[in-house]
Amino acid sequence: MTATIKDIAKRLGISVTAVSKALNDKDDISDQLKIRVKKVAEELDYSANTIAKRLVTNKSNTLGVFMFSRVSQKLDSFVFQFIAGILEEANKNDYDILLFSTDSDLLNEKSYIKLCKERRVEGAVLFGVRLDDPHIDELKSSPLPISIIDTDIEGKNIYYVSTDNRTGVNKAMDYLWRLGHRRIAMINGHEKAQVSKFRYNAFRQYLRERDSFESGLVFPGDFSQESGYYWGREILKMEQRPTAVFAASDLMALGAIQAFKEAGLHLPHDMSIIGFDNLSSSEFVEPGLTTVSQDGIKMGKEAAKLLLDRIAGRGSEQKVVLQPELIIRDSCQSINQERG
Amino acid sequence: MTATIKDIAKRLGISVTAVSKALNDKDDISDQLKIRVKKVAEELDYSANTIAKRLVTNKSNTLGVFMFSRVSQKLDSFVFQFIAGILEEANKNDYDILLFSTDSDLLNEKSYIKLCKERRVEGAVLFGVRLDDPHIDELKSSPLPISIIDTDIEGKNIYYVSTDNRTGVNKAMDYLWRLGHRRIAMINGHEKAQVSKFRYNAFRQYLRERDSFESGLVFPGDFSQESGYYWGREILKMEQRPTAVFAASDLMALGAIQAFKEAGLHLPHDMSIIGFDNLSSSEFVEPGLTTVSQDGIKMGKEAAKLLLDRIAGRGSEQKVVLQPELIIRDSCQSINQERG
DNA sequence: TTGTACGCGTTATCAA
DNA sequence: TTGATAACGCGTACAA
Repeated sequence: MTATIKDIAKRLGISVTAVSKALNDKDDISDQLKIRVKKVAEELDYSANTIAKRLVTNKSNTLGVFMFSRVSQKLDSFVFQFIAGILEEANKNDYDILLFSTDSDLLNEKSYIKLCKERRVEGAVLFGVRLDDPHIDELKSSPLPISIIDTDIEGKNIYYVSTDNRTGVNKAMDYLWRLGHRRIAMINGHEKAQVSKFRYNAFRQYLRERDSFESGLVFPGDFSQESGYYWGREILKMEQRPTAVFAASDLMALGAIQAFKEAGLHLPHDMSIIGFDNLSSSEFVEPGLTTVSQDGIKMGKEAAKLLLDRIAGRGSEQKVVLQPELIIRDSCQSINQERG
Repeated sequence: MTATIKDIAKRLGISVTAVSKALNDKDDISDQLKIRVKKVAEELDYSANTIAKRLVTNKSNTLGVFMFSRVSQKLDSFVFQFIAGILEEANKNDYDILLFSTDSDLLNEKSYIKLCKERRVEGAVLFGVRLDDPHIDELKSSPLPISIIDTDIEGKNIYYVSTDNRTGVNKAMDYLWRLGHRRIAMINGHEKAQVSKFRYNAFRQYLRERDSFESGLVFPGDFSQESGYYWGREILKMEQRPTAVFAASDLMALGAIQAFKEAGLHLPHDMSIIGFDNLSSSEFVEPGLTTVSQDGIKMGKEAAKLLLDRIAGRGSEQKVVLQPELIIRDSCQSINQERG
């Protein structure tokens, strides 16, 4: 259909080798020939066949990215920031991004690795990996470099990018603690997410060190708005309510706020609440949600960078942990303060 | 590195042809051989080389998707719903998705078309195309089937998916009109977006038919929260304020709400406001934002479907226009109503 | 500086 | 039912 280097060669009466070299600006070919070749290429509307190129060079220049549908349900979720970051970094380095979702039937039969291998992808980025994922063992021994966001798995070729969850939790807790809160509840993410464990451990340790940990104040959410709403209502039923709630995701914080408002609570006077993620919705909810902010785009970039460095043989870290920031808005109040 | 059909052939002492046929379950090969071949393939950890396959079959099984960085700035924007929809539809049909961003330097030299051609992509989905995009003429005459979301460009191989903007605007306006609003302002998106024109035209026509159009009440925003905020403040300065504001995006509505609240207005009593998109933030802002909802995932799916049908030679529509829905929350009030 | 010859891994054609 | 051979479009030793 479209012109090949053969066509160009024929047209000029030269060899395909010369054409190939000219097109790739090799230095063992005359500038004159280069010009002539490029001119004809233009005339013929020649377009290099990446597929052939990749076959012969045995290099796909491609990174795979897996997007889990269950995590994309709530669409203003973080995943898209990851993708934007990965994409930017990859394209900048002349790499293609092959995007896969895992709700298609594909992944039921084929593992990520298999999908990647068949396409000769040079590296892959995963996120939303659950601790009970059946492919984890396969990942650990992957010959392919893989960046996993937010799940720290040991493996020779496994790279890890995350936010420092402990620091994030500590910042949130310090803030609440200084405001005078002692009975602080936690609505955690689901237990199949490693970050849930990290955040819970940090939460518990923080309060234990201050003799204030109560296991009865920890509730098993699942990151979703609905679970935040549910546990918000449950908290309202308690005889001895906590004075503050730390939610392991903004979505849950938002759900809890909804429950509290419905019940007629005045926020933040009647309840302080703090989230995790800094979704854009946190800015609009009333009161503005104080939250631990993660830089999703940066995380995506780092995940790609780790892979790209490794592929290029540049030495690089195996783990990158970014520092979170506490975004203070209006959802928390000093415990003895009058209603504003 | 990894095993090829040659290795399998050698191991079994048969031809590569037989191996290829066996692996692809062709019916001119014995079941016995198939079993033996597959067993060895497993042993050798064989993985088909998609690249070679694509070269010889001259079929890439790939769709390109272009994500414009300028639109991804606000990350809970719509684009991601598009992507999720496209991805699901494509993967379901055994197609790969190649994702490109346009903030890399890539697109400065190379057009979408060129990028697509080189990779032998079979079709592409674009969104965020501006009316002044320098590549539009190239698009019109594209030999490659292209689905464009929200920008209707004529071309033999151009497909179009959008939401019925006129109906959306009419639904919003009907709602405001029935609430008694007559002086209705519009904060529009930027003029390089075709939907801005469509929404403006519908808005103007609606009011003209009722002898209520005032060009002085139309403000040129750019879809962003900031521009909504800016025009919200400007509206406050007016001697004769409108009683309602129709914003061409939720982000702008959210920005305007922010401005109104800062000025001490009580919403919706002092000002009714209605948006467009139904971002998740609209649910959390107070008062809940009444808005025209678009189904981004469906739009993405349709865009992919159009391409896939065309590629497969199945006859299909060239344009798909989805119906929007009015999501009524609490940001609008009857004009003479007491404060609730 | 240019060209010849081969190979990348696979499918397809045709003959055995 | 199986196999030999060519071909897809390109890059690269190596020779000229």
